[in-house]
Amino acid sequence: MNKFQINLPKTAFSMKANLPVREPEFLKFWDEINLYKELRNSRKGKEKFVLHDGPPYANGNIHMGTALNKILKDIIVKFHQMDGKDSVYVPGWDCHGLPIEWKIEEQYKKNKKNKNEVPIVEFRKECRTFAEKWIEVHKDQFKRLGVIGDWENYYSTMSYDAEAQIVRELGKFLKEGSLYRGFKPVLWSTVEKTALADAEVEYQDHKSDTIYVSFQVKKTKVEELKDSEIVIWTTTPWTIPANKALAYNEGLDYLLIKIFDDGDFKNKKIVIAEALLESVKKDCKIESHEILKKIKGKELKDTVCKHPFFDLGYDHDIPLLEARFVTTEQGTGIVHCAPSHGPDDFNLCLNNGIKAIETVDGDGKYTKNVALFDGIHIFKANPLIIEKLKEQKKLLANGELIHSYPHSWRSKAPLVHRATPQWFISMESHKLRTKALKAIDDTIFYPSKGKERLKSMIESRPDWCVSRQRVWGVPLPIFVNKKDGKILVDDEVFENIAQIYEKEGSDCWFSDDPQKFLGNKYKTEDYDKLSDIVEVWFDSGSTHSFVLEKRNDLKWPASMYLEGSDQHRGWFHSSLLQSCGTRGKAPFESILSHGFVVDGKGLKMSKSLGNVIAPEDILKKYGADILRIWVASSNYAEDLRIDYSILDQHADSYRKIRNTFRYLLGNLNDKFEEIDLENLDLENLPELERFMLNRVFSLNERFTKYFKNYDFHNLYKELLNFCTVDLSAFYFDIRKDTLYCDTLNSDKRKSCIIVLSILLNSLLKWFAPILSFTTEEIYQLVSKRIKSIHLEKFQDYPKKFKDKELEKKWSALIKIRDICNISIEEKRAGKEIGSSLEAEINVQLNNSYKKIITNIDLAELCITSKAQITYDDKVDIVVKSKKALGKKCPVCWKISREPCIRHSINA
RNA sequence: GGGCCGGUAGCUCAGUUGGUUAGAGCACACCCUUGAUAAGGGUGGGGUCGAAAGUUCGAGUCUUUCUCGGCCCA
Repeated sequence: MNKFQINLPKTAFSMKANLPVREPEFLKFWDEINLYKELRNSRKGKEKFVLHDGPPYANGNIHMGTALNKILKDIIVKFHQMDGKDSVYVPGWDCHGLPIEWKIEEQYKKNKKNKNEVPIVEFRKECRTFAEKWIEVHKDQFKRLGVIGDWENYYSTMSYDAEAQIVRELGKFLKEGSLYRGFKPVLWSTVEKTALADAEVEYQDHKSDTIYVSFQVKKTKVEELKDSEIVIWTTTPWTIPANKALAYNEGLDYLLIKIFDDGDFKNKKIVIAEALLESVKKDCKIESHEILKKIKGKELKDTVCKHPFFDLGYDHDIPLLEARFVTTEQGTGIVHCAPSHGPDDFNLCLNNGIKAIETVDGDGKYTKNVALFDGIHIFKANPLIIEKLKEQKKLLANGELIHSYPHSWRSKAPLVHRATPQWFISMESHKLRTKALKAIDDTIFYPSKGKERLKSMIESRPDWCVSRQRVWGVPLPIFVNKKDGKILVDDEVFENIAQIYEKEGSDCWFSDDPQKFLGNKYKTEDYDKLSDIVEVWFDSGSTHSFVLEKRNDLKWPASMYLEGSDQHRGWFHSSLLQSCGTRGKAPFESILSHGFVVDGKGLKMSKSLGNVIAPEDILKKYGADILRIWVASSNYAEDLRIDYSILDQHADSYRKIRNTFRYLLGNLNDKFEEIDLENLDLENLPELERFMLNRVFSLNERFTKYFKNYDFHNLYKELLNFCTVDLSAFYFDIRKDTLYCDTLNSDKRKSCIIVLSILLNSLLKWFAPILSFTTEEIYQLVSKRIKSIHLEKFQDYPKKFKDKELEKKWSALIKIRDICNISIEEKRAGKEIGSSLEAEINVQLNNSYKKIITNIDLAELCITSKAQITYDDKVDIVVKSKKALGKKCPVCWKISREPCIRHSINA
């Protein structure tokens, strides 16, 4: 046709990503080059960024929440690595605890094996094997997400090292004296005969007996209250024998009323909260009464009552105590307190010098401490108590109530609060609370609202109960002297135990001669060895001690802890307390918390709703990079919505990004050369190229700002918008003419190629932490510089790229271009023209634009064949378009009356 | 039930100390292109800012109540 050759894009980078198939190939590649080791070597001696992994529980397949958590961690770790730091990530697992015990017990049940006949050590070995199995499963699932870490040298809370260090950590609390033994109501299952952790409790509807009980006033400062009765309401009649106090709220108003109805309370005076008068009247069928007096809550101070069973031997004083937790939601506005059977009761009584005692044994039977009812099971006691109350004329009314009540998540049996001997870490004795609050102040929270959340929890939490009557965990290293009941506190013993565990694990605590742990200094026969284990939050709260401190590749404190927002009460919380107790400081410099994964409508994912999406489904359908985009583009400060339509949308964005790369690669013919930005001569570049470099520079500034704030959804949006708005619809579209139709040695084309190279390099690095697989695919195609994109560093852009004047000028030019497009669109809609190259534009501009337009080719900018500019101060910008006249150049498709300047044979 | 957090176009998100007609990208519709082609370009429609009341000359933004959702606790 003619001698002019057109330079069409050519690349091996396919448009179709096929991520589900291709991604595993890169996993293999990273494995082959030992990417993790390379990463470490590449940043030897550099400042460390340590994101300390919160250990997931080694049980069951991962879900969306876990995937979100790991991807977010990986994105952050990769950002810091590319920022030049030695960004180390050591994954870990939480292994001890009840859920695994249950799994093993379930297997026993299936095989008709009795747990009690299996030696503890054997049972524990099975738990260990179970956890090991799931660690391996998790590992593969996490790796598949593109998460890079030290998978070979992961940590676990059941490793011998960990178990040994946990003993040492407990030893510190023992030595300090902040670990003490007390009686305390804990949630207890009389079926499983064990205390339950909060996480092991589920709330279900339960039918309870309700009673209105009167307590006769024994002593009071209010004259009218003498010989009156204070009335309480409770849903646990069986706790009445354990009653030690009554609680009122000084902010409430109370009424003294006289009852005239026939019955046990005829002509008696009772006290209830004013706000609850109507409901009490209704429940107790009070038809005839008189209000004698209104009493301020404050006036109830120093009132003392008699127990309803006073005449039957319950002759202790029942003081009225002020408590904020008393409300007018239900009942009478006075609350019955049994310190052995409720946490609020316990704390209130404790503050007033009333101790909890053991009133109910592990089976649920009253102990000898309970007169009249000794040996009776509490679940059978309600009718007896009610009968006795009637007998004593202390029962106003009784009924039934269906309400939300704690149950064991395994046996589904209702739970009770029961005072049991437990081991506690005091929040006050050694100022743990104060230290922890100070440590929170020294920590940076992302988002900042996390700070208040953690703070308010620490402010109000009770002492930390660290003992559990279970099997699968680290044994509490405690010996109690048989004679004086004193706890054995001796560093040598703790260290001895720790060293034994380091060699053989903690199983031996249950099987071997206690003398082995006591050493030569003490005699077995003088001591009782505890068989409690440490609650698992202490395990995971101690990870900083056996991971961060023990490994040379890490640092203490960690740069960041990152978990779901529920961990304010979990791992953030326990780590903070553990570390403040043993080291006086938090084990983290910053905390990032993310919301929960919910469905497209914002509802919690649940099997019954059928809205559960598993990571595996997404990986199969879309691939990990799409999931990673979902993570990066979502605002983790709130809950994160996901469904297939949302993923489809991100898959579309991915395609846009992928095609942006494809355009770059195609025009570079997969030949990438690193441009020396410092020595790049900007003066010789066309203005459009300089404008684009300016854009790159300012985008990078925003990119850095967003990254430093872990503001990924805005960062991703910027990058995506850059691809669509600045590149695809603007720069790429305009420069197609130059790239395709100019000769290979044209200066303009060469300039464009330089900018394309810079763009490719920039985009690869900007996107690498998010699109870990796709950027590697491209990197392997074009660069042989180093082994992996993830070993690269973010680009520094020279200040000279920044050009405010140019930015201002081209913003105005883009405004003109937009108006040109509207004008062209009119002609297109009128079927006068098709492509913009068929148009000729006539642009009327205010003289004020003269300065910016002089050296600008508006036809090139608007991709038309011709542009004419006139000036008129009566207008701002007015554009008229018409069909361009002349012949279409077969090469560049521009229409002109004259032969094409570039592509006529004579040119 | 209590505490905390949140509700801005179909979707993901912006929206400064209250101040013009509430923005962006995607999706959608229509058109163009067929030399980024299971791509690309252009134009356009779309929001009683969860609801109501209040403060104010003026409220997406401040206050209260309600509602829906999430987390934690009971």
